[in-house]
Amino acid sequence: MTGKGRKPKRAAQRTGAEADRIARAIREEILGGGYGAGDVLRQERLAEVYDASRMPVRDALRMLENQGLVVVEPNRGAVVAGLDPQELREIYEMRVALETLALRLAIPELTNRQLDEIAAVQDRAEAAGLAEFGSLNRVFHLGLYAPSGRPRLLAQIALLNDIADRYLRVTAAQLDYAGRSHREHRRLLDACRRRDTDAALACLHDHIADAGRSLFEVLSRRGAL
Amino acid sequence: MTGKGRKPKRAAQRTGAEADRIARAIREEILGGGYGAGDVLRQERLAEVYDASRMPVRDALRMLENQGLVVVEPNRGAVVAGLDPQELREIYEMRVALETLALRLAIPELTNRQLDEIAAVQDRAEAAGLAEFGSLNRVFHLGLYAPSGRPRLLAQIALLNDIADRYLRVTAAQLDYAGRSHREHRRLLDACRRRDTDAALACLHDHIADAGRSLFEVLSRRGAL
DNA sequence: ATAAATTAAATTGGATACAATATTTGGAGG
DNA sequence: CCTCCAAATATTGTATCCAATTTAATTTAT
Repeated sequence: MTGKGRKPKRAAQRTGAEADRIARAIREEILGGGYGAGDVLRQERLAEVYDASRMPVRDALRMLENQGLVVVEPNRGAVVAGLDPQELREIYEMRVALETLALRLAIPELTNRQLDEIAAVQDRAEAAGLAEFGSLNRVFHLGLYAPSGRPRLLAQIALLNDIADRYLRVTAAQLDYAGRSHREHRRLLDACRRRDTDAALACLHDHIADAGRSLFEVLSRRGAL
Repeated sequence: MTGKGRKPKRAAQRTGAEADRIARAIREEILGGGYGAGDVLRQERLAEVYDASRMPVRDALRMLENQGLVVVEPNRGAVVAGLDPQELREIYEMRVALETLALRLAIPELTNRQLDEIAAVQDRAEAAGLAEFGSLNRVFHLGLYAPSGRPRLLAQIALLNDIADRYLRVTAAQLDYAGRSHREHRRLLDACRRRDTDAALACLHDHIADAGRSLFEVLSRRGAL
């Protein structure tokens, strides 16, 4: 008898969240730079690192694939998705199209109370450091669009924002960008308060498109990856 | 003794394609009406029906979830997504935004040769029956946008088209719609040939938005589900 | 000596059995 | 009739094994 020595793994296993937990952890590693673009993610290793079996690991990888963070090739495994300037441009083009749509639908539903809450978020964003810039920026934008009552549209926008945030982090271009972004957010809020849809849409369009262009240039100069 | 009688399953098992095969099969069932909205899809049963184990079934369900055909709730399993008029409206709003973007980017790159090929697809669409309407319609639209060179945008548009097609099938409203759709496709092609971007975008906008409105009305009258 | 072919190792894909947990269901009792 | 508890049902996770494919290493042939 070989015995095999099966270890009992973890004691408590809160079911229904394993894949989610693993996906979240890997996701943080990728966004934080722990896993770099092109790194291969091996199922066995991930299972060991995150103290789980291969099944939830595979679920997690499939989730991350759908978020565009990893690419799973049949019989070849999962690799961290590369950062391609072309894709970045595409992301920002789609953001312009979808976020202006969301804002257009949201403005008629926006209450002054909601605008005050979003303004408060913007206050915090301007006071906070760069570490929180990404997440507060996300809250600002999604808060503006939420009254549109379009869950699928909002989910897609959130996804694109997350991907864009990854590009933002690697370029570390937030420094030069934060000041202008804050000014544009203020102008956007003003237009929304006046219920000036055209001005708000134009402002949002330029806000996203300009950011995309700046990032595209930085990333193109720096070479891919 | 119980013996268990393990059956040898299938002989050939071309790995890496099981999940895809199962997802495709379930997908056809859902689109064809075999599985109705709200039906619960049990892993064990699916594994038995499609002669596979739970692992590829789970992968398949995850794929279908990302295509919006099923909803996977933690610890509750997967259910076929319902058909909600609100969601349909959202789908068409997103289609307008993304497809006009794609066409705008594609028109400068469109060659006459490509336009001829797309016109040939339209010829076949008008000659073919309603059974092929959905797929040829899809080829027409995606063919127009392909020269944009935006893979992620095209993938998203393809996804939205597939979902829209599901709504089209259940309403069976293609009959009244086919004639007008063909006329609008012709007008759209003419505008593209003239390289009249504004006219083409306006035409495409109305083409999609009107179709969405018609479908929305039919589906709203007929009640949800 | 180098290129092609073959073999070997590593890794994913899939199957099966078992354990643990969450949800649902059907009574028993108030 | 409602509430609470327990059994049944189903999902989720673990462990292990096998098959198939890819990647490398080694051998063979030119």
